[in-house]
Amino acid sequence: MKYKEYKGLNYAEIADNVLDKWKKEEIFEKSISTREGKPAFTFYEGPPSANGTPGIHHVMARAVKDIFCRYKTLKGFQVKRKGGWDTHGLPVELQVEKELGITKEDIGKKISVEEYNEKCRETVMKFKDQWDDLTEKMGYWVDLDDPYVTFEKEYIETLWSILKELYDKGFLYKGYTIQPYSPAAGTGLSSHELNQPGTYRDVKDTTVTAQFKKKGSENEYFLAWTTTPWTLAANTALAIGEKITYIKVETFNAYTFDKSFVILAKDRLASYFNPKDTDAKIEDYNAGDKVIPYRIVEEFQGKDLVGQEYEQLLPYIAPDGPAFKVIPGDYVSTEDGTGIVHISPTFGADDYRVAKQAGIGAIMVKDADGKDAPIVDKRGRYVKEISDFAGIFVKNEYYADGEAPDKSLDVQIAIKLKEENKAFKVEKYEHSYPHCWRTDKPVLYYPLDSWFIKTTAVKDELVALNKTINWKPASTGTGRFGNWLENLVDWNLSRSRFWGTPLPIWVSEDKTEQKCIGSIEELRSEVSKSVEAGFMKSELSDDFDLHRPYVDDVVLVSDSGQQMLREKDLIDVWFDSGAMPYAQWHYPFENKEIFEANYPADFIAEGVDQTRGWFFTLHAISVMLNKKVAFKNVIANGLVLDKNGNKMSKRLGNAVNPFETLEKYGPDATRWYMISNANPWDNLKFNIEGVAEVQRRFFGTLHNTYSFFALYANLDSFDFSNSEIAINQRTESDRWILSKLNTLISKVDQAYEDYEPTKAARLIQDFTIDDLSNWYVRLNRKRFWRGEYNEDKKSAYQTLYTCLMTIAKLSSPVAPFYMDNLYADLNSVTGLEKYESIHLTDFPTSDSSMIDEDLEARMSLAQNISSLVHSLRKKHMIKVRQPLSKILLPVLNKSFKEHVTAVEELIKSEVNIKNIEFVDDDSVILVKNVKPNFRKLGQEYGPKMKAIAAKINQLTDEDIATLEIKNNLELTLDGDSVTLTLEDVEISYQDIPGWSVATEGKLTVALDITLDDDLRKEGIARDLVNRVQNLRKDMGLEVQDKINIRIERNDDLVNSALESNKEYICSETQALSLNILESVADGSELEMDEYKLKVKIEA
RNA sequence: GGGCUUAUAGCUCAGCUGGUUAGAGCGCUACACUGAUAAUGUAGAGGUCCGAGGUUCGAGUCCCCGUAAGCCCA
Repeated sequence: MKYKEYKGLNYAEIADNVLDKWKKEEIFEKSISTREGKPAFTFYEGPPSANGTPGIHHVMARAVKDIFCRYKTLKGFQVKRKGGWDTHGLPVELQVEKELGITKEDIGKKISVEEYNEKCRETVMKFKDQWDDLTEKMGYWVDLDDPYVTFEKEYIETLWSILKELYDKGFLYKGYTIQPYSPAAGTGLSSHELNQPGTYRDVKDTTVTAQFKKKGSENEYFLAWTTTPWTLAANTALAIGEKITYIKVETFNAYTFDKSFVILAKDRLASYFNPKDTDAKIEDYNAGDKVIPYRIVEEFQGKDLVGQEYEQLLPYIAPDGPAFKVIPGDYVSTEDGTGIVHISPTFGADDYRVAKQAGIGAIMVKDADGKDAPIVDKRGRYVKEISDFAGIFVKNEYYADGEAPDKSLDVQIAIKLKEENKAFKVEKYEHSYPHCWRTDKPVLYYPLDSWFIKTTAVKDELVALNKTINWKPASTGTGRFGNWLENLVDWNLSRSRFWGTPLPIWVSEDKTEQKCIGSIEELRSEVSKSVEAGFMKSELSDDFDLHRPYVDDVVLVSDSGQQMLREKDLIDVWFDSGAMPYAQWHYPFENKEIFEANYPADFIAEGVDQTRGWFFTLHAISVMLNKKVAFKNVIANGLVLDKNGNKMSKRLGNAVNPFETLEKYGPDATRWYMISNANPWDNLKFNIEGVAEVQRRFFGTLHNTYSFFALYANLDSFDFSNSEIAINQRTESDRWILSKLNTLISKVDQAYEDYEPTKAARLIQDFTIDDLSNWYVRLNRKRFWRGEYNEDKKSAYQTLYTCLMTIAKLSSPVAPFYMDNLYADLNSVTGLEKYESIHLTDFPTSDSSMIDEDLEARMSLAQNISSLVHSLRKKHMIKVRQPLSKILLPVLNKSFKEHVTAVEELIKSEVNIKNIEFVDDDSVILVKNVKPNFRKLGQEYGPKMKAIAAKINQLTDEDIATLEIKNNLELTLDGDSVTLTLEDVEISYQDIPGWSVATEGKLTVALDITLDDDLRKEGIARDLVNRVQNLRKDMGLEVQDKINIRIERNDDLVNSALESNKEYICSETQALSLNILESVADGSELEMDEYKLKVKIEA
């Protein structure tokens, strides 16, 4: 049996073959079944929506997921991963609307809800095939055969059971929220409707800076600006920025000329007062003067204003709670207005939020049904309680053509405020304001009924439990997510749409009775009661669809015998996905054991954009139901941008097609690039050239190393059948690479354990390229291709085999196809392992007894010395092929000599020198250089350090000698004396006069560049070997083919070089004979540096 | 407007608890090496470490204020 040798290499083809094998041999299934009975590692799949095509960013997100599931499998866990599909919600509905060319209003009219939802059900799985294809091709292992689907009856039933549990716990309530509302159309507008082009238009409104009189003061006012004066009657608070600086200004009212003190943000002073007026004297002011003087009399921070009270501006209606206080508002700025914001909780979402946080009530009236209502009715008119303006539309645009009054409500209010000394400034102001896209009339922000989940009730638990979650990166957990939890508001669950999970709440006609249904069984029995009561004609059918419109037709009967209708709302789709830990198993109706064994999740990963989406809903539902986290570790990955850092979009044409990339570069290089290039949580600038580079550099090098191994292992029939050679029998370099390898294992293991895949990939890559390929293999080449199949050679094979095998295993989570292939290539010959796939093996364990830090230090020394010698050779244009007699190394310390001696042979062969000589410390020929040890001196002397450092740089050779011998030296500076010890300085050897010297850090190397005839001859011989090897290659000879060499006589030096190195030349070139002849007529002319040789080679 | 992230060579990224000459790979230039060869080595060019201020003997690193880009939310 031979190791497979590759001619060309097609990574995509390898992946295809491996994929076939996985399918045929059911490797994925086995990776789970062979771990039966082992501890579970639970992963939750965040369900994608298949109504769009997958992009390259999905490859990234899923690679991250896949890596840790594969890693944990190798670590002996059983990792079940159920796939899933997110199927409800607005994106699907919008797509269907677009495809059908209809709008929301047409649903139920032009098309029945039934047909519409049927269309949604089809559309949502439109690209499932492409998704499945991508999943397979990129090597993402997830169970696609039995996924959870959020529109399925069982899934919805679990959702209902959860909703009921929340309902029973009192977490579900109906309240209102401020939403964009079109009085003209009589409907709320969704955020996407507001995002349509043309919605925002510039309009000119009458704006008022109102004076809110500070409670208990004579004439002191808070100034607040509004572009919607009609909301002033609903004012219940003033918001300030806690970090903003405010001032109190003494001045006069421009309309009443009354003296007043007004409070506003310091930064806004210039907008309200003309700096030219600053010279005017308050005392000189007369009512009616054009120039109004002002004077700053006090300054304070916003936080000092919090809690101060003021008098109601327009006292038509009493507030329904505490009101008329200064409260903090996180969104208050000094961009415009006064830096004090008027708050009307019924007409602004921010207003509502900050008022609620501060415990401030609203101005409400009772409507016809006796329910709380705002001071503007649903058609946009002031209610009757606003006696002066009852029935007036708040915007002139709401009147029918020609009926609008000359003075809009805003103007009328402005006049009233001016007259009552409540307006500081009234002016027209142009700004952009949203309009209803159907009626073209301005939108109001208006309180509308919604169902809420009272997440604020469990805020403390949400915050506390979040701190137990391991977030990658941590800042997303503490910052983005943590801060947000701190400012949590209740979860608005209602959606007025058609395709989604219906809210299972039925309400009686008089609104006093409610039922929340928690299962199909319960619904069935309630329907039975309803049939009995005569509200329903028939029992619930077995194949009843829980979606609209069917569920809307279900009429129930209340305990007191009233008819009950379902609340029309659907629930937020994020509830669907957030409930997947339970609903994917149809818990609690089925699979109790499976659920319990797989909750909470050990690991989840999604894009950072899911922070307030899936991450939150998972967390919230879990905490509310079980007071537990839903996941213990989470990676929030960043975006995939194009190579210039722009967002990818199909419209701009810069989106990368994942299928083309996988096709061209194969999944392994694609995944490796994505993981190794940047941390998953940083945005990835996807550059296809980077994938090519990874392929060339990492996979190319690894493959070359394998090919090298395979070539010679095949020649020697190495199959690892001999027992493993003891570590102490192996060479220095074998032990070195194995030491490095075991260090690598533990570091990579730790990196995966810490959810740091980038770190893991980079460690593996550096080891493979630098340590294994560029050092170990390069240095040990000859052991593989020269000499008999002895213990040393076996040791080399075994060492390299172990390295390759270990790299394959360590890398397999990231590059699952290629590494499985490599595993098979290696293992099929040796048969050391019984597994069918690398993904069924165990993760390598680091053997700390193999780690020899001393050895690693020695080798590092050898590398540095070699590098310095190379640079010296370069400097003098002496090629490595030309042997040189010796190098000199100044001895740095005791262990230095031992270390170098241990790796002496390596250095000598690497840089082609005959001897290494050491120069002792006290030798006179060394020129010493001394540098301050800043770290030590800084700690010791602090501020004096600079002066001391300057002194040290001026030390003479005698001073250094004194310091070295006595280990102390007195320095005087500014009268003080300081005693230096050897620890305070770093001594290095700068130069050796008469030698060619190179220095790096403390290490210094001197190279003897004199050549004698013997060295020259050897150089010539080596040159010849090189040329002959090239000729052999040109002739297409195999490594083991024998040749005969004839050479035409040349000058004496050359002839004698050939004669004296004949044996060497022959063994290197597999030559049976080397003959120097007077003439070789048919020979080829070989150009050497100083000679030309005529040579003929015969096989 | 708020929260969070990022900013270091032409490009992609390292840079640990502050230590004085800021690194790697790719790319570019030159030279060398070559039984792994679509590799490899050495050297060179290339940096106001986004900007301003502060702390410190010393700041890419710590603090503060900005700028730009991105994401989420208003």
